[in-house]
Amino acid sequence: MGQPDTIERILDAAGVLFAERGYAETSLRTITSTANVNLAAVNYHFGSKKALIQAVFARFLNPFCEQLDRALSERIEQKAGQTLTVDELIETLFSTLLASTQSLGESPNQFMRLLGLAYTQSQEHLRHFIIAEYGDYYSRFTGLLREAMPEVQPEVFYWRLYFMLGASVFTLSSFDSISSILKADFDKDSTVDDAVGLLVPAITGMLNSEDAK
Amino acid sequence: MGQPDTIERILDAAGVLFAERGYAETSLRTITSTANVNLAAVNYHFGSKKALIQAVFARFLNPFCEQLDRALSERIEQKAGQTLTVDELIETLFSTLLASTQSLGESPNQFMRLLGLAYTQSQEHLRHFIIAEYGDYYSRFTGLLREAMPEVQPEVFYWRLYFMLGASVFTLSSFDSISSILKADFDKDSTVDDAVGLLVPAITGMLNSEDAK
DNA sequence: TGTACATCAGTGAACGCGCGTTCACTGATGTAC
DNA sequence: TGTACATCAGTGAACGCGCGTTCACTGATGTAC
Repeated sequence: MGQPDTIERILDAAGVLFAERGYAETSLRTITSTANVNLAAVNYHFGSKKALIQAVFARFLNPFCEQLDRALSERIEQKAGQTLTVDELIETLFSTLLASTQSLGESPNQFMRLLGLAYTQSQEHLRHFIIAEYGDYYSRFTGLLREAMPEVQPEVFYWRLYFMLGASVFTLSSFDSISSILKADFDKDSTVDDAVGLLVPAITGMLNSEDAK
Repeated sequence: MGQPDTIERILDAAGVLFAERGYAETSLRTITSTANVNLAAVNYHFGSKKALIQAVFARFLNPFCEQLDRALSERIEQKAGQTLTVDELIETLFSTLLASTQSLGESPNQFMRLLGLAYTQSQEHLRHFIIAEYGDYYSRFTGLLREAMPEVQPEVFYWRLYFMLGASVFTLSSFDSISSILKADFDKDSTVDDAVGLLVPAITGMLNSEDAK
């Protein structure tokens, strides 16, 4: 191929196609023909399909985690000593998500779909890769969130973390379907920013809700 | 095969295996050898793999939807005229989920995994099947929930429905992983009932949370 | 400046494999007359 | 009661197909002497 950047073109095509159909359901033939690249190029540059999946992930997660880390540090510096509130943490998390995907020229729902698929499809290698590479960033955020809500019981806190993760990943990864239903029922056009704008207060409300019984 | 109920044995094996690995990742050969049944039996009894997937779903969703319908009617009768509250509706939904899966001898997380996979894997036929067969039950529940929170803006209501769906499906379908993390970190054993017990107030809190800005 | 060699991106064709589905067939049971 | 036929659950083997991966190869560029 005469065009530049075979590797980038493969990653672009793979990101879109994996998010659309899932990892197992997307063949290397589909990826390479979309990218206008030879079939053997994936194995040449990445080594295997699994390694390609991880590379697609790294391209999203690296900038996101770094930006989140910086944003958290800045916020902490601003408050000089005081711990961050739940609202501030959730706000920071989602505005970083929007900003980092925007700066990549991608949509947050593509990123969220990939993340959701990593959990639901049987991609053990991918979950291990994510935990190994990005576990520290995850721990930092959840540690700060824990400090912001120390009155909550440990197990309650843990489960609510997953309720939050589920609500975010599921809704943003299904953004296209949900927004087209909204369009049909109310003739309302909605952007990912709108959805995130509704998600942030809902999650904060969920995290802070009274533990019944 | 001499053993009775080839059809039931296929459905049992398929339910477990689909929930474990996903639809595309589970081959008919794996299903039929687990069920101790001839490979051709699936196509003989169900017609195709797609039809088998739908049959697995119907076996869960039919009793669940019927029980939910009855439970809602009973509650309404008890209150004679008064509309049901958000708490009551969410309570009814999840206690029906626990009861209906228990009476099938299955766990709610298997059911939730199947449901989650229906959304995340590219199973258009399955989503169409679910909407066509169970759309009325879904509409009844969401209609009652809407009546219980009329002060909330229509789009806000719609998005929060999906936040609820996401939190439930994601957490319950990942129940095994989450509870094993809890076991490792806090040496706490937890049951699905515990998780649902924490989910109900969290969702109620989320639905009722103030809409910031 | 010229030549020999190494490196490396990229290629075309083929590899074996597991997949869902099909098909001709068997054997037991039920039904009609 | 006996015979002919229909029905139906189940089977074993094969079908074509698309998959990820491999391999020998090309051709351009860089490097050493």
